[in-house]
Amino acid sequence: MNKLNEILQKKFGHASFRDGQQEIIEQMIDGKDVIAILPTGMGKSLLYQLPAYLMEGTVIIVSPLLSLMQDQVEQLKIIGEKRVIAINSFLPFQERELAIRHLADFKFIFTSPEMLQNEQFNRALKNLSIAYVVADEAHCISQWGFDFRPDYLRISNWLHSLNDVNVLALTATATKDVVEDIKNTLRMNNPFEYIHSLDRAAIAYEMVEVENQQEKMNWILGRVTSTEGPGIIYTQSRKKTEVYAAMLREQGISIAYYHAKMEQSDRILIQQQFQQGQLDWICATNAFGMGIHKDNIGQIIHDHIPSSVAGYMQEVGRAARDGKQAIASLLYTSTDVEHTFYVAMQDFPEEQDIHIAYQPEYAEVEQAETTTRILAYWKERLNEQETIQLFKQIKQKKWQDIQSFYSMIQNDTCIRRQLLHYFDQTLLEKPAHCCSKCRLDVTSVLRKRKDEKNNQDRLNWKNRLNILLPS
DNA sequence: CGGTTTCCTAGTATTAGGAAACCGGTGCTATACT
Repeated sequence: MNKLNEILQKKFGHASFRDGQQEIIEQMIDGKDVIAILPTGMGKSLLYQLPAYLMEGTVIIVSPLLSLMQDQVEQLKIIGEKRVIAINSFLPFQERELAIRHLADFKFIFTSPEMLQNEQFNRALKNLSIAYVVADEAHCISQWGFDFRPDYLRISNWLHSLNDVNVLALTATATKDVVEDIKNTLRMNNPFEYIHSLDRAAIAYEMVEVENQQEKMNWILGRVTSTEGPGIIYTQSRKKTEVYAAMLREQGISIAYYHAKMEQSDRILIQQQFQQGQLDWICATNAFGMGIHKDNIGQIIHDHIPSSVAGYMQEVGRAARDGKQAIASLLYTSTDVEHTFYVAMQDFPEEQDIHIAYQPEYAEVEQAETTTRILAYWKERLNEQETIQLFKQIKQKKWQDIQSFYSMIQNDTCIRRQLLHYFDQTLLEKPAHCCSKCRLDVTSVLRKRKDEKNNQDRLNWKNRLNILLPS
């Protein structure tokens, strides 16, 4: 038995590798940069965890969310790894100081892109032997770096200051453009690319045009009260998550709402309840979903045009991880495109904001916090005209992203085929239940889903009874 | 930009109709204050 398989079995308790895992790990051990695009639930964490045990030094994992870091720290502790820590604002100040003074004691350090800019932390990192750096959910670099969280772009200089250690980028969805952004920002040198098919054959796509907002509400009411969960309803405003949830709760549905303006502790609680099956439905903004562990999600409902095909893929990709029949439904009206664009643009720096940012008395001007931070980043790198040009381009691209989703649902081509095409992938085999462009029989999809779920429930009960009453 | 809600007015019945106001996603960290 080779070394990799031995560690896989002894340390991680798996009999064999899944698609691509061994290849990727071997490349990393050989000292190559790797970019791996594979669906959630395909064993991404193993890719950065396993090679750590065959290499000298510490692994630094850059992660977008505090909750994700917490979660992954716990996962490692479960398999008996004690040399693991998340260095972020959640860690009490004195503990952080202590940890930074003893970085070499850790095998895995999780942190945020923002924290990488912390001087004290950086000084300590420069004296640390680093095995490799991992960018988890690497599409965030492209999705957030330019106009939301500039520290994602600062990773570039940070890596340079570490003499360009090896990098592993992990994500579930990335278009060619996003891959380019990732490679550039992470200064990847001729990386090994592993790209798994993004198609989930078990998801049927249903696109429904309606007349107005009221119809969306009625549709959701009808669907959720007459079919099986668990499911996620994605909407575009925080208020609406609460309104829908209240409406469905009144009908006896087990549902909670979720959005970014909630207390962090409530968010964690709701996510856990959903994962453990105590809640059937979540009604959420796009704040919900990253890092969720649940393989039996059967329905994803959108009540709007999403702001990009990539974003939509991430959201529907949370369904059918168990391979059982699922359905993704999207409700839209002809005016949704403008609305989505407006929502995407509301904190976006306009020409006037940029102009102001370049004035000497800028310090006294009040701007949205995000705008100030973003412009501070670009001000260090570009002149006024260049920044204005850049943001025109970004705005243009955001408009195109929304448009490409809208044109996808308006033409006659298969949705599944188009979704994959957007990621430069081709559809190999079309499932029986495909999409509304392929004569989708929604009733039989829902029936199949119900049957599969009932079978599963029966099985679960049987297993439980067997444990309680061994024969 | 578009929808929904609130407000105003006319003019007397309590309400119709239209204008105006309001509202709309994503997260980190540092710091001050409870």
